[in-house]
Amino acid sequence: MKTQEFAKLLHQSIERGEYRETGKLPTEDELIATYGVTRYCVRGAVSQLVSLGELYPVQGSGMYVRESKREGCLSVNGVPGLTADFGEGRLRTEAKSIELIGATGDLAKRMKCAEGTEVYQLLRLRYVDEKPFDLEYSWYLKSIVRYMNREIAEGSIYRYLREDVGITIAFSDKIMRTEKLGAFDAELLGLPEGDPALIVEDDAYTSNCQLFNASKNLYDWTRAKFFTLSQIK
Amino acid sequence: MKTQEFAKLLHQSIERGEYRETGKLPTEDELIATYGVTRYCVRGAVSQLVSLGELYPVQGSGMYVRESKREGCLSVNGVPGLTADFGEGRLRTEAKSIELIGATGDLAKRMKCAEGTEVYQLLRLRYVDEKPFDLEYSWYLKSIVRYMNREIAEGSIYRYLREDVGITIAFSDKIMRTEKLGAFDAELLGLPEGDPALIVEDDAYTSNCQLFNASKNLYDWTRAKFFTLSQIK
DNA sequence: TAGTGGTCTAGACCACAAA
DNA sequence: TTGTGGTCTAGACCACTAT
Repeated sequence: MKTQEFAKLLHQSIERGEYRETGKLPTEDELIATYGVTRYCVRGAVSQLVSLGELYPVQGSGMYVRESKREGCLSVNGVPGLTADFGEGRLRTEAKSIELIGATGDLAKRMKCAEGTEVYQLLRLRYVDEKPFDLEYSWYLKSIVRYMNREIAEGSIYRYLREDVGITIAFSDKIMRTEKLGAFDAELLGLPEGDPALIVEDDAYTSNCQLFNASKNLYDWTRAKFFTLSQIK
Repeated sequence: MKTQEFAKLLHQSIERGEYRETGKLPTEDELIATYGVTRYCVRGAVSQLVSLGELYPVQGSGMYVRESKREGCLSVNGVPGLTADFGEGRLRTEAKSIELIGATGDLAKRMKCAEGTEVYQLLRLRYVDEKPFDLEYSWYLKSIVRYMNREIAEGSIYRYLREDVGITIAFSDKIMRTEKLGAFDAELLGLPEGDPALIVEDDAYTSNCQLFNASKNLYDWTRAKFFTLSQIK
């Protein structure tokens, strides 16, 4: 875990403003000497911070600290869930409904399971600063999630899964698009019917690549924006 | 360049369906032996395909080929520009205006240049299958781009930059959000005023990290959707 | 020409999955 | 227990930047 630790260390140093004067990190060789790590470790850590948009390396010149435009944006990549973006202080979740259903048709197909497989179906309304921010339709495979109730659904489901069930999400596919809000969804979000909704459809996989969670999120278009960095090789 | 070459080779093998029977790649050691490459090379290539969503490695088990839901989606990461997503066959670009202006106020700030710096300002309407798909407001630093005319603007600007000017884009920041279409933009896109627009604001950087291109794209919300994969470490 | 990041080698050992 | 991917070492050499 040296690489992860070192990535964290670098990240914290950057956040503390340690390199603000020069705008660049020490050289690879200096980092190797200072922290007693190997080149492999430095490169792994740096490439993580690069993909988070915190650093950009210029061959022959140095590794520069970036000030990106992430403030106020949700991150498309990285750790999923609003909790990661806002923390629990500004966030409140209302579970509108929790049902255990049998997957059929499109849902079974999307979740890659047999018809009739037990699935928890949730409808949650998430508030940021006490204003509706995101309406989430979501489905969880019971065989993986085991159990679901209001208390869990109104907390951070991913934290529950990680800490109590022992599942970690490894990656997720996302599709982003726009729809017009229907009457029901608009009412819940406190927006006029026909207003835009920023839609994110998310399929989440465990580390052995089993899909365990699908969701459709409708974000308040006046407040939600997403940041992502694309690197070209 | 061994890693890049090997990534390309693997990508093509996957696309040809070479591993369809088992659904998984040969083991690392087999790849090393078969292609005479090193573990370093294999791992580099694999991690590229993983971040494109083509593969997922499971420790202790193997590297599995994924069938993802990218079809019909634009890619958020990877090579920018509609040309990469649709090819030139289905795509047509109409340059509505090309002006050389002096950057002021917000534009100068966004492009991190002095007030009055020369900037090409473009308005382009891009058609896919002869229907308006994307209205693009974009700005290019003249000091980097050198020259711009209708012919270039109606082709692939990035290809012009790469092949004729010798600039390659290294990465770009993107912000995705939604707005309601104003009358002018709606008219050009052939949509009703007040309809949603899927907005992507893009800041593109050269490999020495100079911002050279900013743009605001308004996509036809009925047709555009974006795919991205998020990996959690 | 010196400094710096990028690529690569040839291994060793660890952690997890499947049998 | 064996096979597999993950992490790591300790270097060498290359490509690009800045002077």
